Amino acid sequence: MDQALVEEIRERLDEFTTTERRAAQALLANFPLLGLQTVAQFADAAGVSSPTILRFVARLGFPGFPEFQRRLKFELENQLKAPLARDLALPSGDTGCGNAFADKLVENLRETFQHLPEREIEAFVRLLADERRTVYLLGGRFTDALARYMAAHLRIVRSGVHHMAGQESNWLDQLIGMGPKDVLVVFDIRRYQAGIVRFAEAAAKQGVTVGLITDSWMSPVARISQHVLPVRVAVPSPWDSSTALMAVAEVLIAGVTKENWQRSEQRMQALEALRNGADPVRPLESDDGEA
Amino acid sequence: MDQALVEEIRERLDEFTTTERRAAQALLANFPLLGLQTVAQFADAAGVSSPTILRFVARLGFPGFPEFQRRLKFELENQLKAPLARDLALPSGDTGCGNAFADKLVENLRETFQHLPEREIEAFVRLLADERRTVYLLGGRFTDALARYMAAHLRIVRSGVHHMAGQESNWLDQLIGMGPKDVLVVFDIRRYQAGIVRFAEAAAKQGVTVGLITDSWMSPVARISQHVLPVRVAVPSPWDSSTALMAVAEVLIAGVTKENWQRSEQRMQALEALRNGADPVRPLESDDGEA
DNA sequence: TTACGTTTGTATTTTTTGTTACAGAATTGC
DNA sequence: GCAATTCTGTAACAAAAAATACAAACGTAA
Repeated sequence: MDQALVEEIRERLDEFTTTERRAAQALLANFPLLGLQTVAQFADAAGVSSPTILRFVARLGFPGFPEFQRRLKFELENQLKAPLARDLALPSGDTGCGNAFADKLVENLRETFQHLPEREIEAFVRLLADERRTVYLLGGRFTDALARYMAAHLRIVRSGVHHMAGQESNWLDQLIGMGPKDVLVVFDIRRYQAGIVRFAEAAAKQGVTVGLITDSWMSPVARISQHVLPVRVAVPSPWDSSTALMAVAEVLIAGVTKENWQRSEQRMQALEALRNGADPVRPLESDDGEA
Repeated sequence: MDQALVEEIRERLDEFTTTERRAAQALLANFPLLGLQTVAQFADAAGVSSPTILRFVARLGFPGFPEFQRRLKFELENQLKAPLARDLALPSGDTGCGNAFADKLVENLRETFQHLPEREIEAFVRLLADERRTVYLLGGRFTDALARYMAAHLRIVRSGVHHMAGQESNWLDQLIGMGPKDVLVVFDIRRYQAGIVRFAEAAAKQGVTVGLITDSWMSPVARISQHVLPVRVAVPSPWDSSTALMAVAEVLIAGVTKENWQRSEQRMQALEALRNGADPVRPLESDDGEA
């Protein structure tokens, strides 16, 4: 038994009669769940009659519909691999969640969005969605991960996205090419890093539009930024929290994706195709390399 | 409708009667496929009678078994759909980066912590705080940024922290040295990456303790993990959200920092001194290279 | 156009499945 | 230790789903 009913169906598509093919395509469009419904529901969704479904299944070589479903479940099982939770014996215990830290995170998030000027977000999104501009992303010691994360997403929905990684000296190489048409997105929270500030100022001097995501105390980069999104970062811990930063980054990503959904969808599909065609495993763009 | 029947069942485990609990455990052990079989098969697999299954389902609040199955299928559907296929039903009109999205982020965060077994977090923290163990962090296409972020912090408060970056083939070099004394922290959300799963399994085979941070549908890595922290990731966007993942990562970081505050403080001071003495600007550990 | 084979849907039958009633077993409280 | 309550499985019942028979529709070739 080879593991791929989908493929078999797709391959044998022209063996079927006209209506049977309708059934097949409906199934492929919603695989495998449509096949796990009842015959009647399947038939209804495909716009054919029940017997057609049965004949379709029979032609695939199954003695009956239940056998067909058994096969679907079998394949699903392999795909999902049951999550064996060995600790479910643990009775729920105290609901806890009284975790002060967690509470603070939630509050930060709420506060952040409450005070975030919607207009600023929209403008920021439009800026990032404009494909005529090249986008550069820069983060600090800890926020570098966020710049990286945002770059990974933006790169999917648009071209011309660069994450500035590694040593400060390497950034300078990119600075040369930057101009008024470009955008620099900076993540910078306390303690503000001198190198970041320096770089942002240099970029601004070249006419680059700067967008800043920072904490409520505002990185000095704000002085030369066209767009500033202040975010709550304080938590009961020696560290500052990046959770709200991540949230804001995701709002921006979602915004850009939607701002030009046509383009986003096309690119996503193309990438998906590439991924499937080329190496199903894990290309993991090694990121930085785009220098 | 909150997206997590599994969680609800796990939480309400002690509301059930003895045999009903047997049914629940069987279902959790083989979720969600066992629930898609017939009542009789379900009952048989759980070693109870059919009516017990029906009573179990009824206690969960479903009017009948078919309705229960419909819910399972619904959740499965969301889990299986590629980002593109997921409905974009952004509440009409507004920017798409507006409040619906933000609200969902806040809700996700709250829900995540509500369902996170405090005990699991504590155990996870103790594991990570144990300096005799070497800690390896691994993430997927987007979650790599989180692994990186967590590594950057952990590295400050303890030694022996490795972030597995770049190509999958490079990870294997590290696999050689890993053993029962070590910990592998995996970030993996849908769509789960085959490479990650493979690596985690290989590590587990060598006796490595695996801790997993995943979405509520559970990466297959869960099967071989000692600690699993499920997190809410669904948002009204073609992407999944990493905000709650970031939050959980920060809870862990804060926990480890506090677990051995003496050591953490010392190391932080020492690092500060180094930073000031050597290069006040920005060393930005180029991360990966620590091998 | 007509005749024949194929394809398709309606209506019916048969089988399976979910559901419920009830009585025996286990547990709890007094 | 006994009674009341709760829990659990057997068995009968009702609902549904799958399978089938058959006739109408369609297409094709003479």
